[in-house]
Amino acid sequence: MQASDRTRKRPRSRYAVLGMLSMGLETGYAMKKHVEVHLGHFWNESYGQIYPILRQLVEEGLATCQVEQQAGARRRKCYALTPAGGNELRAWLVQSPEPQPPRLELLLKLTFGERVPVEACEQLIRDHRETCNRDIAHLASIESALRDKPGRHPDQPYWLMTLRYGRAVREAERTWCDETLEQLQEIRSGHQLTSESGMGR
Amino acid sequence: MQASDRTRKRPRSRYAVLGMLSMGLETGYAMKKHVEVHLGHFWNESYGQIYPILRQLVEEGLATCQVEQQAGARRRKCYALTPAGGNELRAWLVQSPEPQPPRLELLLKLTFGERVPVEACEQLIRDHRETCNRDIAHLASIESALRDKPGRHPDQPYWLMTLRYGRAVREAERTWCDETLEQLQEIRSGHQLTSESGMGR
DNA sequence: CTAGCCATGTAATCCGTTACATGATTGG
DNA sequence: CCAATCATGTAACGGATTACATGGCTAG
Repeated sequence: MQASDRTRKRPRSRYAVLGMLSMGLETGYAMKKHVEVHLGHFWNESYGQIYPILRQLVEEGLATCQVEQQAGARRRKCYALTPAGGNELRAWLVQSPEPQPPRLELLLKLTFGERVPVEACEQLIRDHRETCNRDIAHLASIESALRDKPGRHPDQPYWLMTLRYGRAVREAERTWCDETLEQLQEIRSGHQLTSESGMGR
Repeated sequence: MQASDRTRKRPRSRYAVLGMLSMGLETGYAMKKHVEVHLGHFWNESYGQIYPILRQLVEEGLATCQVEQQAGARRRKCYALTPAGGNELRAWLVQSPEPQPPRLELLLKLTFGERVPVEACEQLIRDHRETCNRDIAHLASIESALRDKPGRHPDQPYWLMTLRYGRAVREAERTWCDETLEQLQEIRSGHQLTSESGMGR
């Protein structure tokens, strides 16, 4: 009962922000950019989350904020992690995420695929295959940019792991698409044999 | 501008319900059960969604509802799809889902992995590996149960495709886990060499 | 008789996105 | 001067989960 405070589920965005503070990002704006550019393949954040969280973290003593307002500089709030904030982050990092219920719209559509022409299903799969290909190319470009960078960041090996994850999953999906397209073609042949054979309408 | 009605984004739960109506499921309760048992590997639904949606669909003429209330039977509402409902479903089925921004907590943690002992990261990965194994076994059991069933359902080939998807992705993840564990071990060796070599504290 | 399943429903709450409002600074 | 970028923030909305309330039927 009294563990409710430690056990209470906090929004994951909170820890994304703490993590970015821990890598020295100072402004909400910079964090949003960082998510878009570097974490985009497995995470997203909106200003509507970031700014309120930043304010909260300061209230809770997990971060500090000093306003930069000297002449000839943009108005900006400079945040930094406190030791307590670091502890909070690490405590979260070591907990295995509980598996979250997935919602894969593509598979939901495919489950009901019998209700539409086979060709429609084939289109769904081809589109998904294209998405996979684009993602794989995108991940590859991020990866090579990261490897070419001269002074290597201490986080680099971990970043590479996340990139490998994306590639592995996307490639598996692409293979699945190919197999599935073959199966759909078989179904199509089956339809031509059993129902009308060549009749329009 | 005037396409707003057809284009307007509707909650996906709505179509999950329409789909289940199309396969003859009659009550909200049965739908919840079906999601849990048969779609659990890629979808989830809660009563808090299902019942309000069912009411709405009737209001919109996409479903009908007749209350079964003869003596000696449980009180239940029997829903069925109308032709308009079938059209709505099919119109949705043929549209490729736009890629939804993922939020993979495991990868978020791994990105910040440098902030905790390597052993903690290894534990994260091992746990995930276990999850993959459990899922693969679970999918296999569903699949064999489905294949063994005598009278084959017209939707069966599509169900098998969704199962293959789950297996393909989970197996790819498992392979990634193995590779990642190796890399983490290398990192661990590196630490031992550069920093204190065997010193406690 | 009672535990467990069938069955329906709602209110509170949460997480998160979207859209908007505002404005300073810098580079071309 | 103007467009792009840096920068902060909030209000409204939406989708979804959680927790709760209720009750009848059935099998052991």
